[in-house]
This record gives sequence, structure tokens and C-alpha cells, in this order.
Amino acid sequence: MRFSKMLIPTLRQTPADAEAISHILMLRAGYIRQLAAGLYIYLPLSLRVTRRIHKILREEMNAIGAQEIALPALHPAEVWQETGRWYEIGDEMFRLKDRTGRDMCLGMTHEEIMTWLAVREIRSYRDLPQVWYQIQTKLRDEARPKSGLLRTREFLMKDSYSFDADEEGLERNYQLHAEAYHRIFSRCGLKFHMVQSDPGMMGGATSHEFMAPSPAGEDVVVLCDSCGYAANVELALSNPKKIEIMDWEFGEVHTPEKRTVQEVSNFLKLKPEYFIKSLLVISDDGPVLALVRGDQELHEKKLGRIIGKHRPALKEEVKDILGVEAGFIGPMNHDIRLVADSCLQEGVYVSGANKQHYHARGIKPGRDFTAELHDITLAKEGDLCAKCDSPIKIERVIEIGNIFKLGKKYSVPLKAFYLDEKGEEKPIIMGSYGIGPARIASAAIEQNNDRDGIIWPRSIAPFDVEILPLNMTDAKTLETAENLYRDLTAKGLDVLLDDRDERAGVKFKDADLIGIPTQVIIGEKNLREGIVEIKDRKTKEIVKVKVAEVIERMKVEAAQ
RNA sequence: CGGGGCGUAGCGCAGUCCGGCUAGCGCACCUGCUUUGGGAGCAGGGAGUCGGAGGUUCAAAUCCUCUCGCCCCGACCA
Repeated sequence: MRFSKMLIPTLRQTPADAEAISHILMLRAGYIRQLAAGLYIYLPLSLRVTRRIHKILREEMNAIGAQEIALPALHPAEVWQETGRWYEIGDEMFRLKDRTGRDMCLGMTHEEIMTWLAVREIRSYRDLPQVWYQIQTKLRDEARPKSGLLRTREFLMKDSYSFDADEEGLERNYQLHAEAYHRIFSRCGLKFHMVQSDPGMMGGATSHEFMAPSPAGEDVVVLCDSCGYAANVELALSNPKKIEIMDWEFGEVHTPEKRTVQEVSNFLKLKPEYFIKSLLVISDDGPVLALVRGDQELHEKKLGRIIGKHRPALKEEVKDILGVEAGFIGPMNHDIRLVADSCLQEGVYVSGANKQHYHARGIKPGRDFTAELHDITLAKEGDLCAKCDSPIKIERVIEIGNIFKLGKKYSVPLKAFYLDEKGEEKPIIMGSYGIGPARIASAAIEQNNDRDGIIWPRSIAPFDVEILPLNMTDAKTLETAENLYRDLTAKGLDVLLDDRDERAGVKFKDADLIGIPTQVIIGEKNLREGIVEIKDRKTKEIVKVKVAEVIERMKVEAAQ
């Protein structure tokens, strides 16, 4: 492909409303343009990247026996009503009516439609297992699209669905997908982790996410280097670091106007981990006092799994229910439900004295108060692994794929049944598995860039090589460029020839920005000795080779 | 949906507080000459509903009201 014939609108300046590195670089390097919030136009370069990612996806999906099909993006409401999601999902679903007034929606995922198909086409255990996948547009009216292609309202997803006769079959397909996903992300040149995740509204018992480490990510995971424990903080278990058990006698301390743990900690010159934070929340079953150690954060979702839906209490409610202002609550002498983080099982602490301007020191769990013990804190750096007690790491990540065991969640309401060997009717056991190609591309840029631009992993780069003839008025340069272009293309490489009549500096800058892994630089002086340069975008290493040796050299590079 | 920021030429911005001549600057674009290994120089040129609507005023990019859009933080994220 010739640069002059391709729409590659590079930008010298950074567009004002981009913040994430991948977003900035995709705009600057001429890969994408924004149509509206969360809606992007894919220009030729990004389409090439997308196609390469799709090719890898298809190869690996086909390799585990999955069959590609294509479902509509526009769905009738009825199917979604049958599973209840039409009602459960809020504004995130694009809804519309057709000309006859029939309710329709734009597909945000395809469990319903895939199951609809299974209902009709799978009758017997002999038809099972099946794995169907598609690479299809999803539409979600995101509350907050952000970071370029990382969170958009319209995006492609490779989604596959497995249909099995029993849990063992599902387990097999789940494992096959996990392995395929490992191969896919490795082939795409990404650093990633597979972590336990919260199945959330997808339903089902087990799910994992594939996470690419990046500061631009929206998720946070907990990792243990020594035992391999890896989980999304949404559900990650951990133990706060151990603290010394103090031998304080119980007693009240005057702490005028000192309300927060930080204030009291400074005032008493005691580290926050010797405090108990008491937080009042209102659940559907009444008020609950949640207790966490002073250096820990309450994890709303974990608490929610124990006490159900809840909200923080208002200031007045705290006074009404506990009889004291919020800054001076302690765990003692209350007749409401108490839920404490497990680490508070032992130790001696400071907390509010349930008395204005007073705190109490020497509080002993079990003696001074009794609470249900659960892990209700947010895992943080420095905590100890719940499995092996080694220090854990916290990492910010981009979710690039997920796998769910759905079980019967969709097959039962949609009546996707099959007849087993005994002629008994049974629900099909399902799984669903997604990968976002745009997130792969974004994560690849987030993980591979420098001040000059993108550094694509070879496997998903828009081109394998870019040829830079520096002086377009020199006949020898032109001839060499054309020959190399023809020969490299004939060898099956994707080659971009920068045939623009631009100055050398412009070509260098654009080449580095665009990020094609290998550059072949044809300069007039070198050419007089029959030499061109091969530059590695990543290492910036330049090797001078005879023109005739370029092809051989490129084959070696491409194989790496 | 809550909080914050921004909307002026294709891009990046100044001007807005304190209303006043023909709305500026850099880059990009077009023409010509020179230049040619890391975003060239000189000369000339084209390009604007100042996001939109209404209002105040002799006069509005600037003040007031409403509204639309985009970004960031949070909530949400099937």
C-alpha cells in the first residue's frame, strides 16, 4: 500500500479532549476519528489492526471447535422479556420501536438470541455439545464513555456461547476457552492476567476476566506472586497486615472536635491500624453498623453480599439511631446488627466512645462488643494473601476478555431443552465468552509506546514493514523503493511505502508515530554504496544491509 | 445521574472578568521561489453562523436566561 493513496491523517498537535495514551496516539497517528461521545470512525490503519486481531480470534476459536455464525444487532423485545433482562436493564439498553409499534432493542450482548437459536436447533443429546461464536457489533448506552476505544457505546465483540448436556461438558468448554484466550492474548503481544471475577448480573457461579495491566484501566486486581492467587478487587479476599496487640486498659480519652480516624490518629499519635472505624448503613432490614480497621476501606459490594442492599446513613439518622454524632461512634453497647471485618477478631483498639468529643481506648472485640465476622474490606497493597499469607500486589488493568459459566440461567426461561439418552427433557448447560478487539488494540498501545508514538506488536501491526524513500526526486532511491516494495509484497509481507513527496523529517516522525515495527530507510548516500537501513521501531536499532539482503533479513525479523 | 472543566478557522489556543473600530496568533491548507537524513525558509493567499436560541444594550465572542455538545472525577457498567 502506498502512503499517498491511503487516508492517514496524522496530527502534529495532541487533540484537546484526549487523555488516555492510546486515545491520543490513535488520534494523532490517524487511526480513528470521533463522531460523538463513545462513537468512533475506524480509519484504514485501525481497520487493518482490527482485521489482524479478528484473524487471530477466528483461528483460535475455530481451533477449539467453535463455529462462526452471525446474529442480528437489532432484536425484538420479546426474547429479552422472557429472560427478564428487558426489565432488569435500565438506560444502558438502546430501545426503539419499529413502524408497527413493536418494541425492539439494540443488542448489548447476545445470550438471548444465541439461546433462541439453540431452542430451535438443539433437540437431542446427540446435538451436543455446540460452540457458536460471532464477531458482532454491540450497542450500549454507556453512562460515561471514556478513554477513546476503551469504553465506547458501539463496539465489536467476539462472543461465543457453549451448549452442553451437563456441568462436565461446560467445564470442558470453559477450560478450552480459557486456554484459547491465553493463546489469543499472547499472540496479540499483550501482558495479561486471568483473574477470578464477579459474575454480576450475567448470572452463574464462576467467571474469570482477562486483564491487561495499564494505568489507563478501569479495573483493579489483586495478585499474589507466591501462590498465584489472582482476583478482581470486586471480590478479592485478603488479610490486612498483622498488628501488635496493645495492653491498654479500657478507658475514655478526651478528643475534642477530632472526628475522622486521621484526626484522632494524629491527635493521639497512634497509627490508624489501631482504630476501629464504625460506619452506619441502612439496609432493607434496618440499620447495620459496619466495623473496619482504621487503615482499611469498607468494600460496599462485599458488605452487600452479607446484608443485601444498603446505603450510608444520613447524619441525622446516625444521631437518631446511635444517639451520638458520626465522628464519635464506637462498636460498644448497641442493639443493632454489627458486621466487623475478620481482622478485628483479635487486637485491642481505639474507637468512638459513643459520647460527644470522646474516644475509647482499650476496646477488645468479644469482650466490649460482639459482631459477625466477614471479609468486608477492600484489598490493598500491603495486605496479605488470603490463601498463602504472602504480601499481595495491586494492579490497575484493562478488561480485555471474560468467560462465564452461565449454567441454566438462559436455557430455562427460554426453554432450551434437550432429550437425554433416557428420553428425559433437560435444560442445556451454557457458557458465554467475550473478547473486545478494540480493547486489545488499545491495551497493546497502552503497553507499547514511547514519546515518539505507537510500537505495535508484530502480530497486530497494520503493516509489517514501512519503506521510507527519503528523497523522492532521486531516481535511484525511487527505483530501489519500488523494487523492495514489490519484492517484499511478493514474499507475503504487508508493506507500506511512504511515497509522499515529503521531507525526511516528516517521514521519520510519521513512521514512528504510526508504529509499524520495521522501517526500511532508503537514503541517497547509503544507496551509493548499495546499502539501505533497517530500523527496529521498538529498540531503535539500525542495521545497514545490502539492498539484495533486505528480503532475507526481513524474513528473520518477521519470524521473531 | 452528582461534581468540575471546556466550546472562537481543519488542529492547538488568545481575546470573555471590565461590552466598543475590520475577531487575532501558531500549525495545517493553496500559489510561487529556495530547500531536502528527524515535523524547512521567505513572499503571497483562502478559510469563522465566536456551539445554538432568546434577552439586555446605541453596540454582545464578551452581560443575563435557557439549551445542546465534548472532556475529566464519582455513581453505574449485563
